[in-house]
Amino acid sequence: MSNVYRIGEVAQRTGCSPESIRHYEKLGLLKPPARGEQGYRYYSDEALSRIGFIRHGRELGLDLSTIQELLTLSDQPEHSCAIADDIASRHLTHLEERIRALQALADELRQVVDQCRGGTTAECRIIQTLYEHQLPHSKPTD
Amino acid sequence: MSNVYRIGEVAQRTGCSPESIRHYEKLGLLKPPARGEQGYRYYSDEALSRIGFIRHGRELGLDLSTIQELLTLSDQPEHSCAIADDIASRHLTHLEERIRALQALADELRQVVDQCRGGTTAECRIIQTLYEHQLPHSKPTD
DNA sequence: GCTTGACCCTGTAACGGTTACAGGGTCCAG
DNA sequence: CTGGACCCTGTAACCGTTACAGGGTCAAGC
Repeated sequence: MSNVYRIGEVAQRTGCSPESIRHYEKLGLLKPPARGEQGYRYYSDEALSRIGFIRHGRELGLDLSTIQELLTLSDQPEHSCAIADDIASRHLTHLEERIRALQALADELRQVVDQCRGGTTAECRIIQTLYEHQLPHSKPTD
Repeated sequence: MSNVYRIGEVAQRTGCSPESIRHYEKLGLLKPPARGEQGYRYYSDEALSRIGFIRHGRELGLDLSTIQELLTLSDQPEHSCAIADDIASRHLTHLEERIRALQALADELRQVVDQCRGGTTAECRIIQTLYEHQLPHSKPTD
């Protein structure tokens, strides 16, 4: 109980690189941890779970400022969770839109690839398509 | 015929910003265009379609170095289009993987959002999940 | 003792692609 | 002859992560 970890061990346990952890601290997602005499950062179990929180948020595709918001909310346990719900729902909608967009691209690309029958680049449907085809205006993705 | 455009008009016609066009030139995707006495860039119809090519590639989610490859290929009309086919197929696979990953995230998130029944953040399933839940190790996306 | 290697520190720059500046020149219409 | 639209260059920001450089600290093994 009341364990203490150096940044490397935290990195191993959370799957966050030490660089990322220091980065989160600089951005204010983590409060500056205790320091040993040599200046080493020492983390508590609590800090560890906070870093886990950030990591899971990133895995879900949330950006750091959104995660920051969620952390602030979770620091106010009596606060309504409506905002968290809203953030998650919005992100879900965003994901679904993104999936649809990528699906459209993949379909597009599948068609083009299917039309390619080998031969020279001059005859290549893939390259011709890039020159000719006007896609409905979408933002570049990926 | 043999039209000539300044960068702003090219931007309008291709949907690329002037900054991007200059950027592509700096990266070597476009060869330096003719210049007027004042130093203005003047583009031909050919350059215009090349920029369109880049734009469509970006819309399909290709990165600039891949587009560079494809442009080089298209400059060699007698060359086999097998490489172009390969690039497109690979990208398609990549897209499909990405879609699957995002689908998994969306499903995950949908579950969590569905479990949220309002109340305080202390009870909030969304926040709890971020603290507790170990997602199978995926790379952060988006 | 003294070296080796693993770990930590700070600060800075790169990645990719785009956007937004600053500080300047050119051109046409009113 | 002045205002505004356009162009030029170069630099920095955005986002999150990674990779440096240049240094300090500590333990194990000789």
